[in-house]
Amino acid sequence: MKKSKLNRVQKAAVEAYGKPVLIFAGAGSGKTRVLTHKIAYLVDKGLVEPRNILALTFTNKASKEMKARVHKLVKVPDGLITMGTFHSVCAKILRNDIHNIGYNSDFSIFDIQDQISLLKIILDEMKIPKAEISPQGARHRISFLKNKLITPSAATKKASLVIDKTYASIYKTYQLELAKNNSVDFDDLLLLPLKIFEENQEILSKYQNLWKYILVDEYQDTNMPQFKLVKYLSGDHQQVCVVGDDDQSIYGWRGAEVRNILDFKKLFDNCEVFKLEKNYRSTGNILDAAISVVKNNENRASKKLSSNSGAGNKLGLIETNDELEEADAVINALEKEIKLDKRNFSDFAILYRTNAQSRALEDAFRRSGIPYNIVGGVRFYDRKEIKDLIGYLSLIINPKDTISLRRVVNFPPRGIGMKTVDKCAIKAEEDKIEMLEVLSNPQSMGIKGKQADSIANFYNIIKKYNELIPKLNAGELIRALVEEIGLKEYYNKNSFKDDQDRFQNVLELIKSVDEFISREKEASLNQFLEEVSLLTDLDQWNDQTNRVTLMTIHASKGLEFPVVFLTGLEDGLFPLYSSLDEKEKLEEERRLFYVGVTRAMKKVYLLYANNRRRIGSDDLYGLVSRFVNEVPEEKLEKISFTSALTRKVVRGKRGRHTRTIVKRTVVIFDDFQVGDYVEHSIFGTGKVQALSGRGENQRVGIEFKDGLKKKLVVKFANLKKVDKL
DNA sequence: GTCATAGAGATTTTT
DNA sequence: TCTCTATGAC
Repeated sequence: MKKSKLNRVQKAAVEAYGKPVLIFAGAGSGKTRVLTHKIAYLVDKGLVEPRNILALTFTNKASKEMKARVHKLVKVPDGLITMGTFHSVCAKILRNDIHNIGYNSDFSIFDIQDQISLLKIILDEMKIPKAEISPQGARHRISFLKNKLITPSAATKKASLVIDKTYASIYKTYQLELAKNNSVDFDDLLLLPLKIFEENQEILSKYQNLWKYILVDEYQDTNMPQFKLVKYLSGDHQQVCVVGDDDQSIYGWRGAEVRNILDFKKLFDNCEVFKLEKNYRSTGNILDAAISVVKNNENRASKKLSSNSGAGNKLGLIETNDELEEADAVINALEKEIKLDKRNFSDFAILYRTNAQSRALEDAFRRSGIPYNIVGGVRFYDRKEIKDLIGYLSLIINPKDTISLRRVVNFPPRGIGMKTVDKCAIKAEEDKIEMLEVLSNPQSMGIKGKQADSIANFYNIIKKYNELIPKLNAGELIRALVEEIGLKEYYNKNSFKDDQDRFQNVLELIKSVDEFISREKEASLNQFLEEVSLLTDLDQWNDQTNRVTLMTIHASKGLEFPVVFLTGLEDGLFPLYSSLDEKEKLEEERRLFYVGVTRAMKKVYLLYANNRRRIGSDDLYGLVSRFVNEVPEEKLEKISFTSALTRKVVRGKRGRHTRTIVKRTVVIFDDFQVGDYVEHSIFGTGKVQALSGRGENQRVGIEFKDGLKKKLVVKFANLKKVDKL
């Protein structure tokens, strides 16, 4: 292992052993390098056996990265060191030991959609009107209580207001129903292991003896259950090393407690603290700008982070009229960067506060023909067609999962409607049997004829595949199932393009099962479902392909790019409107800004729009973000931008509402001919291969000099005719 | 009782 | 733009 790569403090932090270690690691200060080197050091020096090391991260992507980097440093068989997210490691603990608390190891993991479906049923049964408590509101409250480690009975005791009592009883019922469904939600993944440890010292000792050294990345984002897990697992050996940066704590809304890192010294005796204050990522101007904003926060540990490279470029500041122009300005600046600095598409990240902002940007990228990846938004596994098929798989594995049962019992439509399902639920309640078992005997509910047949048929399918689990592999099973329930016919019934796309997604899911089987040695269907439920879009993001990346600032944490665009910098959007009047929320937004800026290595562009349309209402912002004003003026360079858009302001009847109609002026374009040579600002020169449409709508197919083929709309492509290639 | 269709409503960030 | 919900037809 090459220790020369480490600076003095990094080296000391890596070699600190024998007591709890806290590493404050500023943005870009080599946090991951220290963690991976520390693991390698422990193994190399023989201080800890690889199988006794546990390294926890927050995202699968971070853990994947850690695995790759550790394996570069030391030769250790794959999987010997436990490296994973809190949630996935906890899921593994539960698969082994959940039988101790009344579940069985085939439990389902409920995502937010499933939670809300369950809560809808509960609220219905408790006769609580939606206007009073919404399923979303109840979910939110329950998750909040769980993050604070408040049990249903504690919540009941604490409640003094009527509404709190209602929430407490919903919470109680919800938790009972989860158990009946042999299911856990995301919060339970962390809470149930704690429960097991508290009730069973032997099991706790088993894990304490297994994991003799524990490392935690992004410690500033741990919540109370996660802190407690670390505390329990490090038990008497106290061999624990946490790394984090309080300035990058951006998950307070999910229950993260910055206190965990700020108070680490108090909570772990005899702890040694290191501060990594040399930034190896960003230029001086970028780092200074980021720090001058975040230092306005009152609640932060003092530090003095400095850049290891020169001052570099100033931050570009671009004012635009609206979100369409903002998107154009991004493309414009990006094209210039590519031309002048010979950058690749993958050198750029376009960041924004909310997923909804991606639309305008995406349109602009599509028009310009620049390849891009959007990370986040609607997850692949959250799509209806995917959830439906996964619902079948969950039910087949865990027949107690009534949420999945309700989801798929009439999909594709087979004549089993809401009323019948309700009847089943009541019958199951009365006879104290599982809902699926009720379906085996429809006559017992007074259902006969065609309906009874179709219920029996559904029951037989689930039963059949449940018995097939040990006989077929996951890929064979899902294929047979798709065939059996006639998904292809269902989606092909209509010739709507939507339905065709949906079936394509189903095929995509089957492909990912195949891929999973070839990747994992012991690939059970159950494990596939577990992986799927813990996967996020970020984990699918592939930084190998040469594309511009579009994502939220939250999703960008831990990544770095040569050039970063921060868009939508308007007061009310970033910082978000709802955080303006609460100091703590505003400080979190400020940290988010800090995270966004420090993703950049060489160049940052800050963009804001004077008008921005929000869906549904025509809310207009207009004031530049206060965070931009907190950047010293000498670090900023104003870049003017003129777009190809024209506007017409339309006044409403009473002159109160104004709407702006935006049209794109047609930039000069020629009618092209097949065989013409053209030049594109990014792709270079090429030859026109095909044409379609006329005038304004003309599209051209071009083969560029490097063999790249592209279809472009002439109007937007900004093509120039040239004489030769 | 079930199914298809049109119109309403919704968006902060995510393991 | 997409998904949920209310409504009426079968």
